[in-house]
Amino acid sequence: MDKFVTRQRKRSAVEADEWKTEEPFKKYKEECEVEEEFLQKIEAEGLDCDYSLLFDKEEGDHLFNQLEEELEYFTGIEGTFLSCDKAKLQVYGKSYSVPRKQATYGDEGLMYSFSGVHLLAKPWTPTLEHIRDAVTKATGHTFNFVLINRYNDGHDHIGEHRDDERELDPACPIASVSLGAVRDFIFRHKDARTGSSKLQIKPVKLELAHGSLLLMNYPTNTYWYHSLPVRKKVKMPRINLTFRRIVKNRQKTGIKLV
DNA sequence: GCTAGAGCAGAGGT
DNA sequence: AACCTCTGCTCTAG
Repeated sequence: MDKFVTRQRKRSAVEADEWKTEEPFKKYKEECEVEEEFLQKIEAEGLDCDYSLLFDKEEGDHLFNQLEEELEYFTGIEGTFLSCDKAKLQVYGKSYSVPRKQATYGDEGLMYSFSGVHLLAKPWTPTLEHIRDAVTKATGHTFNFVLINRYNDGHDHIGEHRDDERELDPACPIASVSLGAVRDFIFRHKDARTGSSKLQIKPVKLELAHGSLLLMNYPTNTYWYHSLPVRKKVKMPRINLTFRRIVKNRQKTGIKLV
C-alpha cells in the first residue's frame, strides 16, 4: 500500500510522463542524497568497510565531466584494437564483449592482471591525481594505482569476483570512488556461494551514490566477493575508480600488454 | 482490491 | 568472468 500507490496518487499526469524518461533517476538521486549519512561503518563476519560522501554534487559533476574528457579506455586485448568500443574476453571458450569499459592509470611500470590479460598503467592525469589526493587526505592511505570501470547504463555490470590479492598490499584498503548514476553493489561471503552453507551468511547490499567513497578494509577482500548487478531502470553512466597499492615484486610476469 | 501478463532479478549450468 | 535458461517476484493495466 505501499509506497508506490501513495506516490502514484501524489503525482500529476505530467509528472507521470516524465517518470518514464529521465525523471526517475534525478528524483531517486535526490532522495538518496538527502538520506545519505556522512560516515557509515559496514560490518559483517570478516567484512569491514567504511562508506562516506567524499565529493558534493557540484564537485562530483565537475570531476565526472573532466574524466569523460580525459580518460582513455581499453578497447581490445593482445594489442588488437577492435572496431567495437568494448574489449573482448574469452569465457568458457566463447568470446564476449566486456559489459563495461576499463582503464588503468598509476605509477610508471605498474600492471594489473585479470583473466589472463595484463593491463599496463597509463600515467596519472591531473583529475585522477586530484581524486587520488582527496582519497589519501580522507583515509591516510597512499595509492600507486587506479582501476577505472565505466558503466554506460544499467545494462553494463560486473560479475561476482574478488580483487587479486597476490599483487595487492594487504595493509592498504581498496578505495572505491563512484561518480554518476547510483548503482546497487552487493557483497557475498565466499562460503555463501555454494550448497549447504548458502543460507547462513546473507549478502550485504549497498547503494553507491554520486561522489561516494567506499573503503574496503582488510580482510574484506579475502572472504567476500563483490559485484555490480544489472539494473535495467538505470539510464545514466557511472564511473568507478578503485585505488589500490600494488606491491611491485608480487606482480605476475606480463606476457601480453595492452 | 484482485488477477493475469510482462518484465526484471537471482541462481545454476556451461 | 561472460551468456543463457529457468524460476519466482514485482509491477501495473484492466
